[in-house]
Amino acid sequence: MARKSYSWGMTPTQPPSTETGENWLRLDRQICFSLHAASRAFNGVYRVLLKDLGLTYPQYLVMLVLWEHGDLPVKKLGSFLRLDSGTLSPLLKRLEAAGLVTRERSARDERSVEVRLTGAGLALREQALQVPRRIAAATGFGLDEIRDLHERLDRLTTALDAAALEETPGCP
Amino acid sequence: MARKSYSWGMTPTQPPSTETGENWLRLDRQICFSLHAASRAFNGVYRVLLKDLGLTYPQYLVMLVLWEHGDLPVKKLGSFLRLDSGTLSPLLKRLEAAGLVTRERSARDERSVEVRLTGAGLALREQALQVPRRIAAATGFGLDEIRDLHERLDRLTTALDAAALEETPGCP
DNA sequence: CGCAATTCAGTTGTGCGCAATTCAATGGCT
DNA sequence: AGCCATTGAATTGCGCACAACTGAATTGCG
Repeated sequence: MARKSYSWGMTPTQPPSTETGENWLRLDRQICFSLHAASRAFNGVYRVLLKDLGLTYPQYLVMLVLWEHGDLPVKKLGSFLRLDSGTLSPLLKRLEAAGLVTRERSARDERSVEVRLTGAGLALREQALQVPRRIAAATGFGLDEIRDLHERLDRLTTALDAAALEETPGCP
Repeated sequence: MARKSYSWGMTPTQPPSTETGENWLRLDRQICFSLHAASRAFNGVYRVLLKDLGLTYPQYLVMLVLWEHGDLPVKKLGSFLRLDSGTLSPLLKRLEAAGLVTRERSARDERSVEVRLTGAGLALREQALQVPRRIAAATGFGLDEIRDLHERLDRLTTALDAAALEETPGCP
């Protein structure tokens, strides 16, 4: 009962559609939306786990890079994370306000700003060490399955980045 | 040359670490970061393709749901997309300003707001029909591979959502 | 050497996502 | 009928992502 609005289910004015049809819109929604939803779900779990560390998820990513590669200029940091200064500048300011990093203009190149871990920033790594295990547990995936998913996602990202470049109106 | 900052690569003060060790932080970064990056890459491609339609990616998702299910109250719309009114209210206002939808309080339940497609909103579907094909092409993935990825992501999302509930400090 | 193009951070503006709050309408319970 | 808990939308506040722009420092080229 209550049969509301069948806006396009099987409109008689259109043939069942060959290729560019209804089912495509459905399929499409599934791919992009799944990824979107999974990303947000991941974010939600991280939000809970990182609350103790006083970090947001993107801040956690920045700390991961710093822990792994040591002090870095903002530019390098951004290239690791695929983020630009518009995102990083305010984020790093907040990390600085939290006492986890310092920002200092490089002496050799005054354009560049060096991001350095403070003692507190380095110490925080100890607490972060148990996060990955809890995340892995939350996914319910095995290690090999995670690895497989990771490989697919990276391939997807590479393909999408390449396509975005080609698709851009003014592209070289 | 220029061997900078090896903050924790193999610090001699720590044993090679058994389980809760360095490699975990690396692995972890790969899972979550891959997903994060893939999501943003997808977003970038959609941004380009949807510019012609005058839609952002989340707005496109809303339109997809409306095209598929017809007019809906905000609440239902949100349950399809896993979004709350805090996100949807301003988004729908923008869609309304663009002339694609109308918002009207329900007569039967004054708390509820019904979102309806306008003629322009319905007409936009014709232009949207070619988006999925171009997206699928951009991924470089085959249909079955897409389907497989979709299944994994949905499973992941379900697991993460469940874990987030359990993990929450005050959980029933 | 000196001027122009490039590089790097930062700022501004827009939009999404989510938590927390507010407010009105509704429904259940006595 | 009257009261209270619940529901639905909206608003506020914060943080992230990205485009566009600013401004300073550096590089390169004639």
